[in-house]
Amino acid sequence: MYLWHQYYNYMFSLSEENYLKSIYHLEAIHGKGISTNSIAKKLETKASSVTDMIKKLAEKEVLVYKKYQGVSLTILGRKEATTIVRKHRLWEVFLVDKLNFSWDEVHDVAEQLEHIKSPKLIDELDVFLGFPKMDPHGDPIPDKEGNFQKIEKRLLSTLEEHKTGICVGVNDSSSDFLKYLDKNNISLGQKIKVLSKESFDGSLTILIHSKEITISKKISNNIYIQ
Amino acid sequence: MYLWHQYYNYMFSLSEENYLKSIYHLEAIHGKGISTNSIAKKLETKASSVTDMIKKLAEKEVLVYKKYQGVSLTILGRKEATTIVRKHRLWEVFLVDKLNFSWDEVHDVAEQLEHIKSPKLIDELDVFLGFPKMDPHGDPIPDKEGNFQKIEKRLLSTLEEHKTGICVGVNDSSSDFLKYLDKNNISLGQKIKVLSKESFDGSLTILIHSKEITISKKISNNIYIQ
DNA sequence: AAAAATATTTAGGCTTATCTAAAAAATTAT
DNA sequence: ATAATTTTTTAGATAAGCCTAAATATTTTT
Repeated sequence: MYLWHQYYNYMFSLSEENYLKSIYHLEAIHGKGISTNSIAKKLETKASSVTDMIKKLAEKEVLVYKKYQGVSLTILGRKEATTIVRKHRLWEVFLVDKLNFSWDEVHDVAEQLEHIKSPKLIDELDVFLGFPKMDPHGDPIPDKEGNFQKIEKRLLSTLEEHKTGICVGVNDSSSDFLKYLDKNNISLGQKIKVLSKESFDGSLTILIHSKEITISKKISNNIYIQ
Repeated sequence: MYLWHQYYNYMFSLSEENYLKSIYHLEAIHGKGISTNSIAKKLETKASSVTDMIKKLAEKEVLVYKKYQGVSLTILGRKEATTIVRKHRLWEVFLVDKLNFSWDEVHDVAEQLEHIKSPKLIDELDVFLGFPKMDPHGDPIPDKEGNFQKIEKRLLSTLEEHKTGICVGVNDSSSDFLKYLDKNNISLGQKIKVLSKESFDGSLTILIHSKEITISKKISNNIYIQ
């Protein structure tokens, strides 16, 4: 039986929620007017499937859609997406703080947990965890009202030679990337100094934990510093 | 060993898991050979849908099915079902012990949480909760290997006049029933004495918390005592 | 501005899990 | 043992969410 009979305000399927979340994340980067193709790429699906789904979501008034012109979330859609993000990040904190998960293990499980429908569950979890402001990857956790602090941060790849920054987040939460960081002792709160920058390929030689290592542009493009 | 075998429990859909769980619970009451109709009733679906699904589950070798003869879980099917029950009950303990849920609020949320797929999650949750043996309704929680202690218990409705028992479980975890129990101060561990039994309708007058109350047969049929 | 390339939508199908209605088998009653 | 009833299965339909292939619209290149 359908759950939204009980929780009228939670009337989205798992698939619809994933679309909303993806569009939300894309809007955070590219602003309004998200293309069909970019959504398809993000969700690893086909553009035709995206067209089908955005028509449905437009009817539910969580986004605005005009043929060939991309989509934008409405206030309602953004609220819904923010709730999903809130759930995802709170569950990640739970897994790391309470269940001994490492930061590279939480993403896939949180992808499932974020779809659990119970307003009480998520708000009590927030209380239980002590109202955390950040998830294990340094991303902000929206509060009950959907507000969160946007922290100052820039990509490590934009830091000038001889300057120092503190790692405050990552741009990729995949297990592979995070394991790479672990292997190289790069973690949140860590001081990183750029010793030199290779102009040909953008690779950086950095000082971390009093050790020199060289990282590719792809890596430095996925590390946020402050 | 093949990879899929290690994660064999990953290959069931939410719907398949619900069928397995229902058949498991029905077998606990009625033994092997569960009828199509009883499964349909339990899952609030149609017999024809059940026939379709049990054919599919038989192909996956989690149950044995012969036309017109009902179904029985295989070892594999029982193991899978036990895992789902383990997850359901551990999540219920989590909700009550850590998130301030009352015992009448946990069932629906646990119905969702039990389908989250992550072996590490459930075993770490077990550790975090201190390896609980019982859920908030007095039902035993299977351990990692699927073993659990079957506790001695009988229905309150079978207790003779003037005898006393201790409430150790309930046979219905619906919010309505549990709220009724709360209202009448009936909870796990509570001493209950049967003062008199009405032979016409089976209703009982019981002494609980030094107070006399009368409960219907339907109620006493859903309370387990020891 | 026309041609080429790219992006998006439409049309038609597939799969899963459900349903209703009808047929078939099993059980119960007479 | 036959008729009536109940249970179960089959047949065919539906909806969600995805797919491929083809058509159409938009953008870029020349």
